[in-house]
Amino acid sequence: MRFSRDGLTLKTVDKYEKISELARRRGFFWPSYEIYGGVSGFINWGPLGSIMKRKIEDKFRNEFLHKLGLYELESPIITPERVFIASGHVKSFKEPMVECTNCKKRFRADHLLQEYAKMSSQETDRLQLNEIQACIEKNGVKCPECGGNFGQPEYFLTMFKTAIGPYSDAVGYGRPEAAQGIFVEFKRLYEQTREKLPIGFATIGHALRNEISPRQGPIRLREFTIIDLEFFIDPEHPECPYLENVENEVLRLLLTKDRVKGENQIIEVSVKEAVSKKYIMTEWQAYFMALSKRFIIEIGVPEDKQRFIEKFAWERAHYSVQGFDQEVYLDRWGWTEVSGFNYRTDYDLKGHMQESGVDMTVFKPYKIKKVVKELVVKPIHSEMGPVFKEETSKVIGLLLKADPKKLQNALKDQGFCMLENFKILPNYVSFIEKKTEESGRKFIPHVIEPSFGSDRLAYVALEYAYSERKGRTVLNFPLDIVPLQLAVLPLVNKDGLPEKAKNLCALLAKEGFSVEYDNGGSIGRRYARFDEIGTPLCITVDYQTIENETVTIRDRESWKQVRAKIDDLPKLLHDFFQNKLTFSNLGSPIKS
RNA sequence: GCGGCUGUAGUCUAGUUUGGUCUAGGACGUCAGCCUGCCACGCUGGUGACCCGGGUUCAAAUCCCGGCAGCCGCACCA
Repeated sequence: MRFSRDGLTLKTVDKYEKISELARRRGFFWPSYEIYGGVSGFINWGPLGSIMKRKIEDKFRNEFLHKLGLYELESPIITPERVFIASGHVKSFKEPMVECTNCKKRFRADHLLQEYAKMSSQETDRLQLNEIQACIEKNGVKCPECGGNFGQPEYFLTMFKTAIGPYSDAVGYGRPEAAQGIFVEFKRLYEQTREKLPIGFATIGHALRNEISPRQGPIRLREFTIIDLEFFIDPEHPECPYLENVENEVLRLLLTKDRVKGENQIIEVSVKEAVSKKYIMTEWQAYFMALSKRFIIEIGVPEDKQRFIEKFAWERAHYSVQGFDQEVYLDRWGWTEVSGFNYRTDYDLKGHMQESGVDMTVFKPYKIKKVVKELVVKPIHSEMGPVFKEETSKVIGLLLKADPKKLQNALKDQGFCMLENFKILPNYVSFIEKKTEESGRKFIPHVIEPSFGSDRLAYVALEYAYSERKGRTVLNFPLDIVPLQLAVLPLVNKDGLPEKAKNLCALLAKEGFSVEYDNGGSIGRRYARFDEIGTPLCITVDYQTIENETVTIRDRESWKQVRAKIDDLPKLLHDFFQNKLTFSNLGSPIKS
């Protein structure tokens, strides 16, 4: 707590404030373009932050791509308009807004019509701006705040628009999600990866959303790193063979059936149960949610600070038929979305198929060729000709279009059948069982999409690593996301200790560790500095090093020290960072 | 976008009410050096700021207007 400038209000210094101060000072993240006054919604990830963020992204690559044999695609940010016409974004990624001419409050026009004119969202979605205005006037919708009249409705498009090349009619947009890059290239990717299903492709890259009012630091940005994983399945075989690996993992769910009753009761169910009770529609979606829970635990968030919230239809994106947001509890903002899991069905591939005319179906051969028995109508021309004369060919056309089964039944049951005005008698037709062979089937794969906000993950990792001890800040990052692994410090700046330490530093760098040498200030000050950026181990070269080639290793978490031989360091440290050894196994304890 | 509050070195802040030794003070940090045999010790020195642009005035950190940014509320958030 501290007093604000006016001296009257007590201002709480929350974790976000402490973290942003640290992040700016030490180089994790800070607002962009500050020397020109700053622009909200844009941040930089600095020397330490960019490493940490990249390590989180690498962790995603390990957990979701390498272990499952999935692939990555890097695609452009600037996207031609037709892609977002096909994907529905040009139509849906904007909101009609109206402003009250009296009190200046702004509202979503479609929400007003749904509430006060009792229109459905399907109806309001189809309306043009002038039709919206007409509907508002016809239904006498007034400002719910002050009863005032509304001005002209206007669209706010949340995609950044640009012109591609010098011709302004070549409209392009900054992508608001990376997913479309994958859908557009699906056919080629599918072939390149040898036509397997299920298969998944991920893109880790920047996305742009022109947010109306982004005011939450790294949590809501106009330009941010998105991690989109598009996982393609055969809708007729939606089962996930790995489900048993996670079936006992407990998920904390907040379901729409409870939310609709106004209850915020989180239910804890195993993955197995969530699937069998149909809380989660598809097995793969449940599987990814379980993986993601573990992933978020491993970047430092305990499971009771996580939950999955099922989204209502009106909260979901236009392409989603079931969606869960994974939320993490943050000190300032409460439950905050870090990832989303959407069942996108064949919505996107179908859209691109229609817009581009390119076939996006996949062909799956049957194990055994399928013999399809089909009942076929064979008109008997010689019987029909004399009866229908010049209309014979028309009647034959009708017969071929009719359902053979129904026709056969009708003829059998009532002895005749009417097709338009023509009376068909049993002797006009014969029925045969035709056998055709099908070697496989064509279909559009369905998509399960886990999607993460990389910037949010990095912020979340910072917040959960943050701790204070004896008035100092310590970032207790998990070992695999630390920006700096090791520091090598001479105990004092004389008697050859700095030289010895520099050599050791070079040796460890050669071994592949990220390591820094520091001789500034007292040893205690240096330990504090490295605690503050989350460096797990400090290696100190002291007088005993000169005597017997041993060094002390000091632990960020416990502030304890052990002593180990320099020769053993590479192996010990590799094992430590791979979580094969704990700190106390690194050497013999030093009493302090 | 709207309304309220706010904007001084990397951070926290003094100064703003009442314009004038403010050449903007301090603390922490940081850098150089000394010191230092293990947890932000001490000493010397350096570094570094009035958010941006206009206006009023002999004179603006201070008063006025606009912009930008931050916080809170409303709205928005696929």
